[in-house]
Amino acid sequence: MSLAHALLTSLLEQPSSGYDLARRFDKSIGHFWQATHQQIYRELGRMEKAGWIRSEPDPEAGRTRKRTYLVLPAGREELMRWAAEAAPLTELRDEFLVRLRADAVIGPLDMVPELARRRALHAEKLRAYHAIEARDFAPEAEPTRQRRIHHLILKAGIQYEQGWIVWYDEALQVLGKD
Amino acid sequence: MSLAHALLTSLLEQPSSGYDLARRFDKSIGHFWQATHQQIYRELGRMEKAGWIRSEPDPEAGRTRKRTYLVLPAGREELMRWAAEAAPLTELRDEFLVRLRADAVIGPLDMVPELARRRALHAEKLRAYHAIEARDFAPEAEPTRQRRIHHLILKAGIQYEQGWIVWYDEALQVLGKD
DNA sequence: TCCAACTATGCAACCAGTTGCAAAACTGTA
DNA sequence: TACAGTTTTGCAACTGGTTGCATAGTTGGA
Repeated sequence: MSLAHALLTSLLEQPSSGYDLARRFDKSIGHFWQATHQQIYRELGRMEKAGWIRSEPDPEAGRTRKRTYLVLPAGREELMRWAAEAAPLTELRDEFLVRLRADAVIGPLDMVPELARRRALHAEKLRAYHAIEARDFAPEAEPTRQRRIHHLILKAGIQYEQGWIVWYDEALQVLGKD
Repeated sequence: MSLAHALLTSLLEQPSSGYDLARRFDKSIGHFWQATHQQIYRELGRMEKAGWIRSEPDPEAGRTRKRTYLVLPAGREELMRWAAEAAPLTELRDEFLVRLRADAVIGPLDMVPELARRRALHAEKLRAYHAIEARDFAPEAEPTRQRRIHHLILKAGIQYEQGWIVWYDEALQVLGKD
């Protein structure tokens, strides 16, 4: 049940409404744990029922239905318990590699344009990560522990995208010969 | 619906029973597209109903229920159609990074032993991939197109594991200071 | 001969993630 | 004022992956 814990983390960083949470999520934790707004609303409902969070009408909401969610002590404890658990390794799970293996047995199907497209998408993501890095993690005298960890997490994304770019370059070489 | 196509690929490489398929899967396509035996049996049933594969009692089965599955022309065509489609990028989705971010907001929880454990598991996987590489892709004069692609796919796994090892080394440095 | 382990298949229930749709209020503009 | 677009929330149905369990035959050893 990772999504609940991802939401607890995000709400501890900053209490907010489901909608704001969903948008903030896309730009932070969403880089390595994606969720749709549907999932988020459903999960917030469950978490409130479980007593991990509570909600109140947003003070600036006027007559809208907007509600702000806050983490309760029980939620905080649950998050600590969970964070200290051992987690299974995240295995590589890539549908495109299945397609490539299909091509190996029934091909050639000319995967080159698709390889190039995918390489470009990875390069685009990498560029976006580098932009975040330049903006949020400029070299400075004394970064906090939290900032050091956030930077580290971002670097996982950078490493991941760079790895794919290297690999796609090799793939283009191998499959470009057909 | 990737699993069906992964199974079609595997059955084209070699017709076999659900059980054998499941075991072979673990050692080939399973490296980048995991599936339990339950999923595989269910999917084989669907594919047979869809006319993509057919089955016959295994000739060497004796009185067991063992059945061999074979890809039909419709299955082959479906696989070609699917393999040529554009696939969405596989995004990084790593529960441990969520835990790390949780640690950043409520910690420190001493993630060092878990970091070390995970690094070791990645190193173990990398070692296994290198063993496969040495066994199946020894440098030779004229590798077939299929072998070149299989090697390329394996290299994606190698790249992936190496990337994580580099990252965990850095993570141990950053979190080791606490 | 009996039992444990392995081969081989499958049902049922559940959980998480996805998709399509829509309600209800607000905001800006033609 | 009417309409399009955005904010905010949510229902319902579906798909795919997970877990626990069951069945039935085979094999090898105590």
